[in-house]
Amino acid sequence: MTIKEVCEKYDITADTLRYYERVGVIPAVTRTAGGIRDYQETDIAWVENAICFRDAGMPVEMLIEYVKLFQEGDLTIDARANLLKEARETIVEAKKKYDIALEKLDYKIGRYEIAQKTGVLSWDDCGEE
Amino acid sequence: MTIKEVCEKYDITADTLRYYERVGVIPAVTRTAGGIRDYQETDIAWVENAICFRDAGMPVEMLIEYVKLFQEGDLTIDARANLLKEARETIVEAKKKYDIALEKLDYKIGRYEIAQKTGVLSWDDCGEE
DNA sequence: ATACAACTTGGAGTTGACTCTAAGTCAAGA
DNA sequence: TCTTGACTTAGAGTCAACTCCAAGTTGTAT
Repeated sequence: MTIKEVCEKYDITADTLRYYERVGVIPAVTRTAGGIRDYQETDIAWVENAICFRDAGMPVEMLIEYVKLFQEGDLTIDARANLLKEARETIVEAKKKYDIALEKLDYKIGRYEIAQKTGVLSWDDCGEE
Repeated sequence: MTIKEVCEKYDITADTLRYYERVGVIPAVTRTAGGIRDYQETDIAWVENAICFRDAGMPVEMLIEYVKLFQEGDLTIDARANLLKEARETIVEAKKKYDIALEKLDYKIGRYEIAQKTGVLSWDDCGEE
């Protein structure tokens, strides 16, 4: 699979894919004899993981660390497991913050909808509006 | 309330609070005769909202837009309501991505736990490990 | 009254994560 | 073979969101 096909499949730029490889967010991608990237299933699985974890707010630095440990082999199993658990906690915490914001938003949106229906345009909302 | 007290209350730096005010993420804060910030309940409510929505990944630009509309008065009620609904959708979408990442993580963590218990250190995981 | 810490401002610098540029190489069609 | 477009690299540039700095002011404790 060419870099272009991978871009299109995951809606990501070629520059980003090259960047991920360069800094180590994914391991070195398979190349043709001429040196052109030819993504195999494994390469694509790494790309998919990288995108998934970046979308969940994991820093590039953490993905690089995971790949580094992975490449060091079986002795890093514990370190990798810990990294994943840490990542899990980070995401769970972030999700909680998203829920708090959603609650606030739903409250505000409710207020606005009443205002729009009744034509009453002022109210008190956390002492702010 | 001084800027220091607000920092401590919300675990945020004074620089960030000043930055938020400068760029318009929050409206101008109440000042003492000498020009020193003296946060009132309303100011604090705005700070709290700003932190909450930033924590949920809303861009500073969107918060600035909301404050701008708010200051323009009642004619912007519809625009503000739309902004909030758009924000809501963005957060709901982001949360979905977090859930996908969590699923992947839980799967991997499960694999690692089995590996650690059984001592079997290699396996196939999405063709990657 | 005099230190001295905490505040003020405008503006420059940093960080993370890309994104773009220049100069060159590879590969498929005429 | 030649052109044309997609690929390659190293390295510079951009953007959002802070974060820091210098120079000056305020306010409290001796």
